[in-house]
Amino acid sequence: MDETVEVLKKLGFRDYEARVYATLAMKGEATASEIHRMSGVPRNKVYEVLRSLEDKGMVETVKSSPAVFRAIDPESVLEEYKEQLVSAVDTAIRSIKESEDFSLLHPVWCVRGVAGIKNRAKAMLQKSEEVFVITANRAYLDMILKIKNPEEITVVTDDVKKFSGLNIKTLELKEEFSGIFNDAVIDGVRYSFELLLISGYESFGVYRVGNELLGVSISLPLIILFQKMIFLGLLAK
Amino acid sequence: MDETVEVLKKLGFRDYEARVYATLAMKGEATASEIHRMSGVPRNKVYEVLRSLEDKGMVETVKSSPAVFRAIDPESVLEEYKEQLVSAVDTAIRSIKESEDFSLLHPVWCVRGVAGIKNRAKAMLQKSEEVFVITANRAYLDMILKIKNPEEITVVTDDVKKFSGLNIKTLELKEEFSGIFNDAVIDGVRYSFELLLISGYESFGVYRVGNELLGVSISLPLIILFQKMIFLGLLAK
DNA sequence: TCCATTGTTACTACGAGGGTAACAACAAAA
DNA sequence: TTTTGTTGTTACCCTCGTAGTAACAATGGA
Repeated sequence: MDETVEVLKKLGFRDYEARVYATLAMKGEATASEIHRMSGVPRNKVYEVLRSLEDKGMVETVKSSPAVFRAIDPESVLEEYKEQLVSAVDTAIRSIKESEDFSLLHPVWCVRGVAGIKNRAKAMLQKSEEVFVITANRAYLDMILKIKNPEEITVVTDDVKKFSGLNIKTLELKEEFSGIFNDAVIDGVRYSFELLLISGYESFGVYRVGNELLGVSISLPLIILFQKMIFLGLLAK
Repeated sequence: MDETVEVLKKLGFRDYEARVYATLAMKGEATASEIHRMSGVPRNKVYEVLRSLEDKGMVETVKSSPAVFRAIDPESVLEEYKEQLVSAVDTAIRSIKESEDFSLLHPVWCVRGVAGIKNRAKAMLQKSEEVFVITANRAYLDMILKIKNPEEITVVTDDVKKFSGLNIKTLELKEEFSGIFNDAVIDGVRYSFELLLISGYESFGVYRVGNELLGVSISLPLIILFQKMIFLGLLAK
């Protein structure tokens, strides 16, 4: 019940609407008072909410005394609702694409917060072929593997044992460079290196600054140089 | 542009959010002032909205002077958003089904408004086999044909010529009964018959009362009787 | 130096949604 | 018949999020 309400709210239902509709959909049919008791929505508000749900085509009524209400086939109504949302998204994507007007594209970008970093990384991984992953943290690799095939990945890390059994190319850093994974504290703020993705001309690094995650994307020929550096300098046999 | 904004709002974006995001997605990247000029959102609000979009993982920044903003791959972000909505709907349907507890089912139900009538009719048509359609209006039949096959439909009407060329069984009402399609005015309110669906034990009628559409669903053995009546009395050879 | 732009903060106005109280209409029970 | 409880409706308050406006320090180029 509570879960249903939460999900409905995610779909744009108001609190009262979600509670009334969930109750009605589960019980099949009910009077206003029953809905009030089961959902906790104030009794007088129930009528108001039911009218609104009726306008949206989700509830039908029998005008008796007391009036009885019923959710119109929840499955088909919600499916229809889903279709509308899907087509809305598709319309949005299409109309954005139509009027796209990319001018100069800045080669350096910062992304704040987890959500943005995930999106950014996903977008980069999807359009890239081969990718280098530099990290000391296995968790990041597991996320990457949801998007890319193992054979497209090369992992560079401090200890290859962490990534064994994955059928992935792994390279180990020389000892003198493995310190890049250690925390640094500057002016009381803790900085740590989390992850670096490199593909083609693009790199995307994730760092922890204090309590926040920061993503930095750099698209420059420089990247190729960095790749070479990795091979020439940082790696142990 | 305007269309994009409208669609985004349907997906839960606020007005300012939609306008800023649409602008940014179309232009690729822009400064706050450019966004302000193109979207009409107050310049100082642009910063606020951009931060909110950043938190949602849809915008990235380069901290220069002036700062430049960019929409993170709109297609993949919106696709992801769509997936979330779809899975939310599926969860809702599942958890409603799990806790369904249908008790006595009332045999008479009223549905107000176009949306509800559509949903109701759709639900009925989907679970029915053969169906009788009584109407004088071709438009309703076209909608029904989106859901049901022609061979499952029998149309009863005042003038079979309206429904020619559709490969559907048609029956014509005797002249003395064809008046049921005419408007009636009672106490200044206009009543008219629009559509009647009959299948098995269930009937669903649509009427116009004043300016509103009213749907009435009746699930009673009586319905079979009505069907017989149609055959015995109302029809012309 | 001056002036335009940038980024920030504070504040007002408004409406939607949540929440409470009260009341007439009605129906069943005493 | 009166009483009592329920039903459906109306009116109101409060809060919060969003739209919209004003003002100001910081920045940076001319």
